Amino acid sequence: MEPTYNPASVESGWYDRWDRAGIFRPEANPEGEPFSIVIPPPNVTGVLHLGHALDHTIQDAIARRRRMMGDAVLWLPGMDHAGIATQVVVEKQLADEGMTRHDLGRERFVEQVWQWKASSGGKITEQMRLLGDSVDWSRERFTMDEGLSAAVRKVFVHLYDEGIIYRGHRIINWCPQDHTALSDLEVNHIDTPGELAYLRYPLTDGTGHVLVATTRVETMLGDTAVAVHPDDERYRDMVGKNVTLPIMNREIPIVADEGVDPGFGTGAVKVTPAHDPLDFEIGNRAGVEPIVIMDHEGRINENGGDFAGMDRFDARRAVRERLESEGFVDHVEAREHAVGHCQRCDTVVEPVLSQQWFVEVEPLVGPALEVVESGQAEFVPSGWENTYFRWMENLRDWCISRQLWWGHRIPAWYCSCGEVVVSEDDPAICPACGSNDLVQDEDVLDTWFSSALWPFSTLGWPDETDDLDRFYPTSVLVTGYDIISFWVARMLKMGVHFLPDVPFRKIVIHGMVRDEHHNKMSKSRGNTIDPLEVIDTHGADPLRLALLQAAGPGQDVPFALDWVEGARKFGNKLWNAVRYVTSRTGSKAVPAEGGYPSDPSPESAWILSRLSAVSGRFDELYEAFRLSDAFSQLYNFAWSEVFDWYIELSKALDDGPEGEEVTATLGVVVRDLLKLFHPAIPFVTEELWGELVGDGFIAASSWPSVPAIEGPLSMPAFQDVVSGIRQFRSTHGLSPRELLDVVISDPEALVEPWWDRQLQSLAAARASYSETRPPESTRIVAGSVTAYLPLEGVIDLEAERARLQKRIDEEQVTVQKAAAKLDNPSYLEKAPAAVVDKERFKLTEAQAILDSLRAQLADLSG
RNA sequence: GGGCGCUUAGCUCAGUUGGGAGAGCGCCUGCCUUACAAGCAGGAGGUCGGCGGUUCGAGCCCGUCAGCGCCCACCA
Repeated sequence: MEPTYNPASVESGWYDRWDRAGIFRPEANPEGEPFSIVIPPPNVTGVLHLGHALDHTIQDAIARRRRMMGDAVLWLPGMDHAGIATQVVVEKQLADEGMTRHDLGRERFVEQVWQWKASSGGKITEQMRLLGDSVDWSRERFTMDEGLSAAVRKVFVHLYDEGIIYRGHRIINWCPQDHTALSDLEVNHIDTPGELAYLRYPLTDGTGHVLVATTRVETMLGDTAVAVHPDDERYRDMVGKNVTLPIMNREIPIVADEGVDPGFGTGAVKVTPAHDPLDFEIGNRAGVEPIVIMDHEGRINENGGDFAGMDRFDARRAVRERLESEGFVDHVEAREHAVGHCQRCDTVVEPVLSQQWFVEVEPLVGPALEVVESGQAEFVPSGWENTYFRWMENLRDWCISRQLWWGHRIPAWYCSCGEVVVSEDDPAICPACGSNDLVQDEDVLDTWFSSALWPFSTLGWPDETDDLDRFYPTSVLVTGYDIISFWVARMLKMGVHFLPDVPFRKIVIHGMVRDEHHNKMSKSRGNTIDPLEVIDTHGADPLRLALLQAAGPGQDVPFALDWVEGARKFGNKLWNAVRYVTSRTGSKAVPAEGGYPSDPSPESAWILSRLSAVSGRFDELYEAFRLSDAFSQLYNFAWSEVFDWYIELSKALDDGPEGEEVTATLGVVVRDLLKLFHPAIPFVTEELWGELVGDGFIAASSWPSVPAIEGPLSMPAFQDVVSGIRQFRSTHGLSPRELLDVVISDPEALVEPWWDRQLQSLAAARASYSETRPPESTRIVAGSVTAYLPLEGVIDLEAERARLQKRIDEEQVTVQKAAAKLDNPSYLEKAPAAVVDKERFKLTEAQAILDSLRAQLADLSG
């Protein structure tokens, strides 16, 4: 073995070997319980970023452990066609050639996108192999696959037949950059400084004017009414009158409507039904015709009079200037308000009246809420439930049509007779009039529509496949909180609506990867970390371990290269532990499982008792998906107990009669550590397994089950004595090698024979036993055990007095606290007996230590 | 406007039936002790955001104030 761990060379070969051996397929454990995870499908345009690395590492860590536990694990990979994102990529290519998609036409454009996908899409799948994702590639899916597309059509038609999907004229969010409608969720509201302009609309009868306020002045070109609250006394007499719309010189009515908030602004609202959701409703109730004043590019259209052709923001200024010059602006005040931006391109979206397809969410919400309330699907951590409930409670209908070419085309056909045919199969003739002149809807579906079906469409639905039968509901969904509403909620709605059970039992939510100070990673901040570069320079295993350690459940993940560096050092530590072990056991000599000693040395009994406790706690934390805590705990155990203590303890034994046992046990303990760590750092543990065990793959080995063993009671005291001696040495600058003669006083006969060899080995101390303090000595106190150290050669008595004084101060605090408690009658009366007993013991022990140390200090001073 | 979360060592965080303040990184000191200097040993550093309450006992429960962050939202 190389003396140091080299991630790059370790990680080069294993993935292909695992893959070829078929161990990532559920068929590898044919008798096992099914355990399934569907991957949140990355965009086909995507490359691996840290968010994926985190998401995938968590899933892989879960999947690999279940596999070792014997489950038939399916982790199903796949990709999302990512409508807008992908279309934009190909459109850019065309633009480089001076073309637009319209030059190609729909069919050839879509063909070109498929070609792009084949040649340069899906890079991320190769990158997933670098990360070590143990997915079943034989079951890889794509949202535009034939099968998944069939599922999409089936769902669409079914929901249409149920009346849940409908087509209608509504105010939707229009992105003038991407030229498509967006759902509400795809719009980010950003508080933006703006102006609230108060406009005078003169009453047509010349009796005065109404004051209305607006932040989007240009929309006045499309005003068709002014609305006030029916109970608003100020305007009671005006309702029913008309105002003359400035600039346009259109007579529009003043109407009363409950939707108006009399407390806001002037209490009178200009109504632009074609460009505002509330106005649309008011306009409908008032029976006024909406006037669309903007085109798809966000320019004022022919309905905007003199302003036709002007960009909307230019128009805002121009209209205001005209209104000012004509005396219609009363005043303007600065005001911050939320402006909707396109989630993809950050363009300000325009609310506009349009005919689109919608999913009515109301009928789907109830059942999807109920399965979470009843615990059939459970959020981890549970706090996200509330977020989910709130989101679900006030949802507006989901606009699902997109004016794109790349995606699932809406399975609706229009006949010249007016008939609308919605059908899974392309209809040949119109069922109403028999005409064969049917035209399919030009639009495609929101990408999230097909994603919503992912947990069952990938398993073969609507066919009744074996996979669907076996792996649905999936066991766990792992995803970030940022897409709970986009994806998780919709999968629950669709899953519960179309299948008899929930899409997943557990929903494990993680946070977003941030930099070490919790700042968002962004190119403009220059704080982004590219996981591919990290894998290249530090290795995939260190990246994975660092992510797992940093990722508290449901919380954002502060991340820095230092973390990865630390994880790499741990890899080196493990590497050298195995190197040390195999130098004793020989290579490939440790059994793949079992091998726990029936008659362990005290040192081995101790580490086995610890391993048993730690692995038990590890499993508990894992089952609660507290992976960060699980691995942090394991990491500390491995380093500070196995490596720093047990390996050192074992050195004193391996030449003696217990040598065979301790060597074997050390091998077994390190082997179990490799297994426990394998889900986090699969490559290096696989490599080390080859050295240590050499039997099959660790990835296909069994999960450790450590027998519960009692360790020696005196171990904590022993460790205290060793540390005390080391501290004494350090304080006085004594050589670590120089042998010290210690006299141990052990009134309670706690000390066992093995102390001798270990004190010699770990503290270079030769022990003898006596209850009386030798002259010219100082002392280390560990509970009832006192170790007297010779003061010979210790020149700096002042330092020794300081050392003692510090210990005295510490112990005094303990004594005072305990004494104060025990002096308190109500404490004695009300606290549980066990707590009081513990406190009494603590006081007695601390008092003895204190007395001993004080006596020592007095000796030194005297 | 509504909701949620956070505040513990210099930094990032753990601390889940209320009963001895912890980890990693960073920092200081000493060691190349033949698994590992990518290491070992020792050490410094905290009135657990402020105030009040419940309790024998509060980092933990309740109230309140302050600061920070996130999400949702059709007040024009």
